[in-house]
Amino acid sequence: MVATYKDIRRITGLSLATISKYYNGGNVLGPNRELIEKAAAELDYQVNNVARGLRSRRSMTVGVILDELASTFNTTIVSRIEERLREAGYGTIICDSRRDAESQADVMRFLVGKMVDGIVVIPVDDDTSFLAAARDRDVPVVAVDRLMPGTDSVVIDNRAAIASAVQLLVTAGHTAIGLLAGPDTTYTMRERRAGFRDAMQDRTGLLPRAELMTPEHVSVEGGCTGLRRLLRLSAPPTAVVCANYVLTLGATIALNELGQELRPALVGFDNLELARLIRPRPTLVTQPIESLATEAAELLLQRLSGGGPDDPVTITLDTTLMVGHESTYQLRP
Amino acid sequence: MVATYKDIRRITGLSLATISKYYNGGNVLGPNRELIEKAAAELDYQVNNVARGLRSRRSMTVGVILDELASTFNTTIVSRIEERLREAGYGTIICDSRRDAESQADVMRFLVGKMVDGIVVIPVDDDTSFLAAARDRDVPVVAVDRLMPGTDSVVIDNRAAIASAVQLLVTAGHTAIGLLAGPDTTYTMRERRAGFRDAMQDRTGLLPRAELMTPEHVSVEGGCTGLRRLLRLSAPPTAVVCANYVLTLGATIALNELGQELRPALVGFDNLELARLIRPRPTLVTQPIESLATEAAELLLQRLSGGGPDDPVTITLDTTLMVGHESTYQLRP
DNA sequence: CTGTTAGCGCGTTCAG
DNA sequence: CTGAACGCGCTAACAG
Repeated sequence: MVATYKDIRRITGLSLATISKYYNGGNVLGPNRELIEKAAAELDYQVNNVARGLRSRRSMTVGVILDELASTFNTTIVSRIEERLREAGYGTIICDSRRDAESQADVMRFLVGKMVDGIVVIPVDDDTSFLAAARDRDVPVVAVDRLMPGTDSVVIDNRAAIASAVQLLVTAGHTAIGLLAGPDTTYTMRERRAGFRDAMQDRTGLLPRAELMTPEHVSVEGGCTGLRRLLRLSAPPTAVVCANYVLTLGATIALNELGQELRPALVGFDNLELARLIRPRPTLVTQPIESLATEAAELLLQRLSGGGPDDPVTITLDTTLMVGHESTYQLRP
Repeated sequence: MVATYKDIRRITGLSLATISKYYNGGNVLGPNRELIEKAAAELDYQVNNVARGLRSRRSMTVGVILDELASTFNTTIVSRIEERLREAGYGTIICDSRRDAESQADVMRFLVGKMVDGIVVIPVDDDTSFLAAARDRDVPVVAVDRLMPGTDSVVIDNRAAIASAVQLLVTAGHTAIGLLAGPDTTYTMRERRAGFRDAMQDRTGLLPRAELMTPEHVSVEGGCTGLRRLLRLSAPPTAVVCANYVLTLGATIALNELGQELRPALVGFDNLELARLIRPRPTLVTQPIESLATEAAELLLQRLSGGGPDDPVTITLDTTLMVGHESTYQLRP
């Protein structure tokens, strides 16, 4: 059996209230402190966080909901958030929504039911209805990598990110550029596609043909098939921009399997490890992943302490274009 | 404010016990059921799992402790475990120990404090002391990819796995083969190194020189530096076996950065995505990741229902050698 | 089948 | 500074 206040009362003769005060930073007389400490050591006592949470309505834990676990981008963010929150005394519960809206809602209810004090989420799509469970109980939510209306969000400047890729390619002589991006169901993808259109219009004076920016499933497979599709067009692009990490991975795999003929220039997204693995070195739009995480953690901590502005905050961070080997983005003669 | 049994009692006039029974699958009269359902919908009632867990001593959640979040191997395992446990009605809490024994112990206490009903762990090393927190409260633990004495474990046949790699290389004509593996502090690495020694002895009649199997830090960086070190030896190996996924990744990156001269044959571990990304196609020892996860989940579910053998169980699964392109393992003339 | 009573382990009044 | 009493939201015995 596991020890409780009662056991340490039995040993020390003190009342439950005094013991509780000891464990909650209240003033307790020196001798009594020692008594409690000795008894606790003897019993190997551990406060019961469940009971404590039930009573105090603070569990000192936060939840993190990811749309996908198997993504370096996501796991890096979680790691950093968890680190920062732990410093502040919070435990972290990680949950995977598997890019499924229903299980995202399940997980949200699960976390709220566990009385987490706050939630960080990388949402599946733009549908905000799953946030209701949190809002009902006044659990603060911070969204990362998606703009959720009415919710604190930390995002990157998606339009500028894509524009920087387009600029590089146009400067290198490309005019027919394809975009591998997901459907417009998420803010992020919508912004990236819009950014692509705008940048192409700005730089080339023309809007890209629709067939050059067809939506793909956001997955490695989607990146593969998308790239293949682009290359099979009657007027294939000479360069392709990938709007996301997994799409980049898929496109790179496809290139790899296709061989060198008609190989288009490629600008990808994220993942520096990939950059080291591939030769020649690819060009990548890199997000400030650590900062995304840190800003999200700080924002949540602010909310947890009841601070921050009254209105929802949106923090926008800038990306960097890591230019790779010339041969990967130059127009072939 | 959030609704409780009391609120629905106020509306329905029923007693708390009846309401409780309704929510716990007991027999409740038809009309009363409807009354409760209507009130619950009106109040948007959600059962409070914290209170429920405090009372019933079952939280219907299990914890998963990973030694590292940013590993495809690990995330695949978690995903599958979570899927299976969800089917059985359990929620899953994922925690990252960051390959740090202390934070592994912290996380274990955190989970036990959350009253999880069971735990799956990919431990940091062979030190089992962190399991005490779980054992104290009779929380069943299943270890994956490590053999924990006194604990249910699901592992692969590490010796056979490495032996299959050695056999391929020796058959291809190699005699000087290096091993990139972590220190002997974990069962897994110890077994793989021992398997390497034994297989080399069997196949070549000689024990490999110590400098060919120096321990490396288990990380991408470790794989990089390890491979470089091997190639700088006065008598460098003509082939290298990588005993783990991240080491494989690191070694591949190093090869990539070193260029083609003196390039050794390489046999890696895991990760099929890597295989698709690299050209020519590499040779890999692949673990039955899905099965590892499924077996672990089933074992835990058995324990959660009080079943299973009295003694700790060890389940051992076999690996497969996925042979890549000839040029990657043949001895160069 | 339903209601009453008694807690789970802890935090918080309020007297003293 | 300490102790008694009460309640967080729910489940588990019993009666009825």
